[in-house]
This record gives sequence, structure tokens and C-alpha cells, in this order.
Amino acid sequence: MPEMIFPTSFYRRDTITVARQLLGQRLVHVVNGQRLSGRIVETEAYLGLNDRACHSFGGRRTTRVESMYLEGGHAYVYLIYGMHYCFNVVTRDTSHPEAVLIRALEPDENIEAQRRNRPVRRDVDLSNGPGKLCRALDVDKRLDGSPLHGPDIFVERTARNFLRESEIIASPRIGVDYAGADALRLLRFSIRNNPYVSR
DNA sequence: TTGCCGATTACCT
DNA sequence: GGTAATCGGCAAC
Repeated sequence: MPEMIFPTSFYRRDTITVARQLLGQRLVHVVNGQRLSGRIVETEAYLGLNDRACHSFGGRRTTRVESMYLEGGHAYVYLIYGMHYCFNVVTRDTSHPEAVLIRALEPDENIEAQRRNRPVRRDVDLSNGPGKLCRALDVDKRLDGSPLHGPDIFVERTARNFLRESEIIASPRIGVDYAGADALRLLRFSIRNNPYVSR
């Protein structure tokens, strides 16, 4: 049970619940048969049509955001600032284009290979940001739209129980000041006192 | 077609 | 604290 890959049904639920329950789980990208992975320590929920911070706000449907309109349980990967990728898991169903952004990982398997992908002095800097973790795990646009039940990219359950309420910090999302009142909503979730959370 | 800006990061003072 | 890098989306022209 601890090493189970989350099935599609896990993702086709309330987005905030998925964002919270992803904390502590292991994100795995298999590259040339090698597992590059980290524990998810920070997430953000993006709530679709009525969320001004969400790429699908108001039903916007462009080439970039198309993957958000897939069924829950697919990857949404996009390029930001012309140079960094962001990795999201799509949630709910095709009429609710919502997603969870993975913002930081605690490095887990094959850290040496990850450090070749993204040279840093200290492990704590390897994947403590959404663009950084994509570089470390070699995640890019090729994975956009991929199903999350393997064999290339998936999330594994690491423990029988999800984190307790008291172990999770909820705060405003990063970098969405343009979203007005929605920028103030507590839709960023991180593991309390975890040193691998982004700055 | 042009111009501005972004779910970021690294490097500067 | 500030800013450059670099490109796709989108509104304005």
C-alpha cells in the first residue's frame, strides 16, 4: 500500500483536497529507466473558471492551457517567463479545468542525477521552486497532457495516512498579485517546518 | 503585427 | 532591495 501509484480517481476530486493530500507523496519521473523523484512539500490549488489566477479563468482555452481541460489525472506542463517549466496535476473533470501546481520537492531518489540536471551547491536548493523541480526531474513540455498513472510520470503514496491538519500551512499563492481578491485566498499548502519549501 | 506581461530564477548592489 | 533572461498569450493597434 505505501508504494501504490495514485489512480485516476484520486485526482477527480475537489482540488483543494487533492492539493493537501499530495503533500508528503512522492513525485516520480522515470528517465532512461532511472527514477528521479522527490517528496512533495508545497502545492497550490488553481480553481478554474472563477479563479482570476487560473489560466482557465472565464473559460479561456488556448493551446497552452488545453491540458487543463483533460480529465483529472493528467499532467499540465507549461512554459513561464520564456525559460522555466511548471508542473501541475489536473483535477476534477473536463467541465472543471482545475489543477494543482507542484511548487517544491524534497529530493529523494537518484539525487546525483538530479544534480547533474541542475547543478547546485546544496540539496536544499535542488528543487525548492516550481521551475527548479522541473529542471531537476527533467520535466518539460513533452510531458504536457501525459496520464499520471505511469509508466513515465506518476505520484506514489508514501504512507498509510495523509498529513494531519496541524502539519499543513495554508497561505496565499505566490506570484499572482494580478488576481485581485483571489490573490488573497489561502490556496498554497506546505508542510510545516520543512526546509525544502520554496522561498 | 506590436507591445506588454507572466503560477520564475539567478545574480547584482 | 532590483533586474535581466526569453518566449507564448493576448489585447491593442
